[in-house]
Amino acid sequence: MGNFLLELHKKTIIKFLPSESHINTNNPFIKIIEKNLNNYFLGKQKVLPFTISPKGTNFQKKVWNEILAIKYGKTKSYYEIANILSSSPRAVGNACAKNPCLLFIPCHRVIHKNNISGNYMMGVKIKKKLLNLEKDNY
DNA sequence: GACTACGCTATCC
DNA sequence: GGATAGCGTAGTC
Repeated sequence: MGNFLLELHKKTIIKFLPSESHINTNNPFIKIIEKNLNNYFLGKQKVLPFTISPKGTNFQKKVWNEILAIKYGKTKSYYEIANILSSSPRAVGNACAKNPCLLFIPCHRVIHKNNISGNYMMGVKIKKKLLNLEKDNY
């Protein structure tokens, strides 16, 4: 696992929980998350088997639902999701930016209409690496 | 009303 | 043909 993935791994756990200070590494729940993330980054695991209930507006929840439906190794454009929800790509991007659970809601699978990767909370480089990781193990 | 993780079009080179 | 700028759009804060 490269440095960028280690960084994302750590940040994802931080993002998933209220704050870094609350992380108790002896907590069995944290250990399960870590194990799943490790397997995911190694390409051994394609699904993160957690039920999440992120807080957000109705529109954001709809967008996140559509993102959750995108399968491993596949991508969808902001435009397509906007069409499904009868909205605009700008609004979809907005909802993606508010995604509270990186990886658990795979917003890295949402790209521009013309196949450009688009923006990402952790940086475009990490988004591209994630897409390549999934592509390689698809 | 300002901001935004987009898309389309016109314009310039 | 490509790069860029400007504007429309829809949702959030």
